[in-house]
Amino acid sequence: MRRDIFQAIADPTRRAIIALIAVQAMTPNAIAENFQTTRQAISKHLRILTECELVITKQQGREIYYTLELDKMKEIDKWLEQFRQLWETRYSQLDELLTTLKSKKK
Amino acid sequence: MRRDIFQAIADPTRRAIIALIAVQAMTPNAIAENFQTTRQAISKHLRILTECELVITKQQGREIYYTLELDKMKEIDKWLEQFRQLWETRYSQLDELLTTLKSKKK
DNA sequence: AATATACGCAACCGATTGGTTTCTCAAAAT
DNA sequence: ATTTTGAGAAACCAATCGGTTGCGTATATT
Repeated sequence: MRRDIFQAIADPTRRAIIALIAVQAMTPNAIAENFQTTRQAISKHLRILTECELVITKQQGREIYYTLELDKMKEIDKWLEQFRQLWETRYSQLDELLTTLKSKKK
Repeated sequence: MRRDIFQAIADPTRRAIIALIAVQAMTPNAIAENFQTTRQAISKHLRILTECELVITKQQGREIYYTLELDKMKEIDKWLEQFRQLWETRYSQLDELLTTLKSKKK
């Protein structure tokens, strides 16, 4: 079980589920209504999302509400950070280059 | 071939490759030296990364240099945007709550 | 000209994935 | 008390994945 966030968000259905429950907590049946697959398939996706802690559950009677764990989403953001730094410095380098070119023109 | 970025970054080896070539363009052999697998395995990963345009190639003699396409990386950032908005508004709501509590204390 | 190197491609293999169907169980509704 | 409903668990299946080995080819080196 290699359950990590990157593997979890690799599936388009799971990304759609994430987007859905980001707005409000939902039950498996309610989620499944938005897709043309069985509830069991959705249930499996939810298990994967729960296992990597991207989603937390709250039982209420016989219904189980699934909520997005935003803090876990931040881990993706954290990973992106190193590249964001790169593309920002590259842009500033481009800026510098343009500035240099302009000043040379004068 | 469902080659999308999210599927591409799902594999830890591919994420490592991305991090490697983010610094500088590299050949398959040079990349493979950093892992304990065969060059062919790395080559396959590079093909996947190329197919979803996360990486571009530049032939130089018999060597092929692989470079990270930062613009494509931004697409992940773009997807995260919707959730970033959520977690920021939630924090500001928390801030508001704290401010309200403080003013009530007075 | 002959050999070595860098690389992509194809065939193959076991493990994993996403999906279905069937079953069970507990909570609600009748 | 019986039936309906919400949901996880298990068994199964085809497709895909990550890896290996072997091969072909173009560029360098000798």
